[in-house]
Amino acid sequence: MSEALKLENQLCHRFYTLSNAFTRAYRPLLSALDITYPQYVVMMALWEQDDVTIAGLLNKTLIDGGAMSLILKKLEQKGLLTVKQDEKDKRVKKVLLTEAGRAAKTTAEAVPAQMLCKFQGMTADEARQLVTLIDKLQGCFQS
Amino acid sequence: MSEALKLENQLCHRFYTLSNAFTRAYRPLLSALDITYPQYVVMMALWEQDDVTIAGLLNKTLIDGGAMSLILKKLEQKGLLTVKQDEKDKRVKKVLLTEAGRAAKTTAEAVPAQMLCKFQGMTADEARQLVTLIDKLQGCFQS
DNA sequence: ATCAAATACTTTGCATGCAAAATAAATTAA
DNA sequence: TTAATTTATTTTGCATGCAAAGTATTTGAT
Repeated sequence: MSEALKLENQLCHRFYTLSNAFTRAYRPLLSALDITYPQYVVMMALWEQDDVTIAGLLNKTLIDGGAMSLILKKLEQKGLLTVKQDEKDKRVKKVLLTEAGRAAKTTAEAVPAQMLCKFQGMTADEARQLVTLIDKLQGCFQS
Repeated sequence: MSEALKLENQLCHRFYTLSNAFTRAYRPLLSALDITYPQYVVMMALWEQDDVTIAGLLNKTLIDGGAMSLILKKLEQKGLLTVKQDEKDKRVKKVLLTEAGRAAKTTAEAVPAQMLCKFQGMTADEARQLVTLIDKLQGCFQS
């Protein structure tokens, strides 16, 4: 049969599989924070830069807009952030970390190291190469 | 701030982002077949090997079991496959392509080439390296 | 100044993904 | 043989992801 349709030849399926594997792998590591992986992504973005617009968060995280609305509500319910309307432009909302949200960062500091433990099979150099190649692939989608 | 929690340093976020990008990119290419990306994955598996158990499909595609139940129902509704109970072991179900399901493969043959068009930015060698590194990473999750 | 077009978000409907519980049937143990 | 366990698949409840429609505001053009 033609090779082009074989599942094992699909780059897409590798990304599909690994993306899901990451989500599953993060779950136990994030249970202490009581957040999901996409929620963790939003928190990482906010720990880097607070007081940003929702559009800014969408740009940085590349999370779906509809999903972001729900995620922000969940994180607000959990008391990790607040959302306030912008004074000048009432269409805009700004997202701010609460004290608990900032404090959660300390707990989160342990997460990356725990995840890295799983990757003993790869050298740091291989990981760098992988990142470089993925970023190149990413570039293909923007153009 | 510490680098470990920066979003741009997360391998997971690259997989998350690219996996979603693939799904979006496939949608227009799959519209002729009127199936979603996960459904396409199941069809690719079946075009390789027909008359397999659901467990076999789960192993090959790594799709979630609960999702697979729904996907198979959808594909059955679309007339692309049928599901029959095994004679010997009534717990087991076998999935079979219909005539339409086999015929759909011809339409699908055009899909991989169309997707590859988007990756002109990468050389074939870079793509091979990427696959090798991803498979190495994949190995980290199994152990 | 007023109406159309653009912006920033939210909501909706559908399709998964995940974990855990539920079913049904076959196998094993006592 | 009967009960406990394992296996194959489905169902359930929750959390996104995607596309498209809907809202509220603001900006722009006439």
